Amino acid sequence: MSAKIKDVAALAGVSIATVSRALGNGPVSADLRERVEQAVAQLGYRPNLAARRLRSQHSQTVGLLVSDIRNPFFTAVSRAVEDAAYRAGMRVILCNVDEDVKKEAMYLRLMQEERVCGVIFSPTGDTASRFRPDRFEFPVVMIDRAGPPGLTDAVVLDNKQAAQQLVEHLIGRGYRRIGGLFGNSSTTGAERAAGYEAALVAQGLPVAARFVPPNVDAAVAAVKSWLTEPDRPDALIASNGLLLQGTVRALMEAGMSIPGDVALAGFDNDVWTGLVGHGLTVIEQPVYDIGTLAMEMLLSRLENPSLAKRKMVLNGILLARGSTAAKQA
Amino acid sequence: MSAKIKDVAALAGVSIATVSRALGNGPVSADLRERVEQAVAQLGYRPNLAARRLRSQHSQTVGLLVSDIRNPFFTAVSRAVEDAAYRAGMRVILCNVDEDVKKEAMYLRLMQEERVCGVIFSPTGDTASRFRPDRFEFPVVMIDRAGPPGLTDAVVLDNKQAAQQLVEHLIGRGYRRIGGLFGNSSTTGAERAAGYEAALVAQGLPVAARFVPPNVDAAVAAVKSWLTEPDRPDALIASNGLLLQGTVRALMEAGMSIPGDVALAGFDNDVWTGLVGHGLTVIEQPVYDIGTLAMEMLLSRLENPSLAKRKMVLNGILLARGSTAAKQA
DNA sequence: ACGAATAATGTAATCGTTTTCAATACAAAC
DNA sequence: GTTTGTATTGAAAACGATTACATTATTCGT
Repeated sequence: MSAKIKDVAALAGVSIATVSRALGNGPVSADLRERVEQAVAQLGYRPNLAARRLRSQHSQTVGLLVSDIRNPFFTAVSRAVEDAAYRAGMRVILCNVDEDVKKEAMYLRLMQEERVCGVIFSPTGDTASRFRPDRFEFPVVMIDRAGPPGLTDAVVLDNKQAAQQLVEHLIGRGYRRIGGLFGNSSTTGAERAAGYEAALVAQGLPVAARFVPPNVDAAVAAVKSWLTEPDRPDALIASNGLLLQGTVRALMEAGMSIPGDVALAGFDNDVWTGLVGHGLTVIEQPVYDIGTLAMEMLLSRLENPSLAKRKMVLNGILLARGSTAAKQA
Repeated sequence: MSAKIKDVAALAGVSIATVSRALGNGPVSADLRERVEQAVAQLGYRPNLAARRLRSQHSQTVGLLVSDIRNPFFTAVSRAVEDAAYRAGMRVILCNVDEDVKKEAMYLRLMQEERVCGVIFSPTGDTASRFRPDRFEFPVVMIDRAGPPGLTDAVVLDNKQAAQQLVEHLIGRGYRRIGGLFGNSSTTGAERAAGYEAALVAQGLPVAARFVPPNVDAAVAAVKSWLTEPDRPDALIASNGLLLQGTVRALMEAGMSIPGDVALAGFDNDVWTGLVGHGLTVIEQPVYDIGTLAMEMLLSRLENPSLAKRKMVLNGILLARGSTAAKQA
């Protein structure tokens, strides 16, 4: 068994209270502190976090629930959250919800049992709007996806504006039959679809939005069948990095050239998007900022629980690359 | 404050021991169990894990320390570990070491403080061989990278064989000046370099291995400068997915065609590797199996601590794609 | 030189569970 | 009818730390 504080106290010849103070930041004479540290080193003592948390009623831990750990967007955000948490002396429990409502509920319950001091959370499906913050002891900051304003704090992209920008870019490059592929299980997908539609309607162009589960395989299947239909699009946009991957794969397997046969644009500046063909045009999200800001928002909420709920909206930037080169008549 | 077991007991009109038993699997009459469940539901009671762990001396938790969360190899492994842990009624604490020895030490210390029952771990640098399992209370299973046999349990790829296979494939396709780019901070990089070298030496071909930090930017810089040197390679291999990304980027930015100017092959069948050019030739690792087996190995070790240490070696499979098409004379 | 203030230390209560142990009730066996 | 055994249940002792409070030693002002 590992050494306990009692053993350290005995070896150092002091009381356990003194050991506790020496390890924390209580007032201890240099002399005793020295002896305690010696004893700690000699025994390889490590405090038991369960005991510490139970007594101090403070977990120093935040939960981070991401929708899909395979999506580079979320790994980038999680690094930022982790860095920020670490700076603030907190730990992060990273949970992969896997776009599964049951896992989501399970992990939220776990967060309660862990008595985390807060949760950063990208809600699945309509949990975004149905979420009941009052049923949890801890404050929640939503990222990427958010419910109605005032529900919880949130850090999100201006999805509508970004999608609109993307479509306008395609229109400007001469494309007219622009299809949109969106995730069917997040507010993000819906908002991006709205921006897509608005841009097309403004120009009197036809709208063709399709909604699929947000993973690579679903996108491949959807795009493949789409391409066999009459009047196929001359351009496509995909509403996140995974759908974009699937779209590229489907186009390649169908022997289509980009942008010759179909132009392509999407979301998330994942590294590979610069490597495909002449590069894919994407909206780059400020991923690291999103994570950092979410953590800051959570910390300020912990300091001041009575503040009004805040929703921070960030803007993506358009990276125009070869996949949306001007259409050849 | 959230409800405690005492509150549940009071509401149900039973002792706290009975509540504890009703929630666990102790012997409780159907009558009382019903009343307890009602009270739990009514109060929204959730047990305090810190208290439970302190008393039961069992954390039901395993730690997973990955070298770099941005590497899809590790996210795939972590999903497998999580699934397996969940099936076994355990939680996973996922820690991103970020190829940083200090973070690695910090997280190992944290694992001790959390009193995890075991750790799955891809060690950084020469921690693989320097690691002292006896300094930790918990068993360790190393993945991807491993120290000398007998040190700890491990699940790894047959790296030497895989790299050898890759080089032989290139030789078979007509390439002769084959450069190798390897991670400089893992046993994996060294083993793959050894296989690379063995294959070349066997054919009397020149060896040109370079070692860089295992991230995209380092690979970009290394390859760019490499290409400006005289007698540049006609083929390259990259020892993991991130280095492969960087290599592709450097080649593209230098205006080189693949495989026309330089053929390319690497490790890890990340989704994007199928999308670049005519596809990149890679060694596919059984990522999900690696995670699952690591967890199984850990569980069996927990059941039977005295077993001899086991090292499980898996084989990758070569996916030949366009990036290594036969060399044009 | 004395009393008050201040600083360092120790004693013991406490956090919310699980679990040991004793107590009770009731049926079966003699 | 007493004894023995078998379930349930409750009372109370842990688990390993932090921290409120009491105590002692030290310093300082007068």
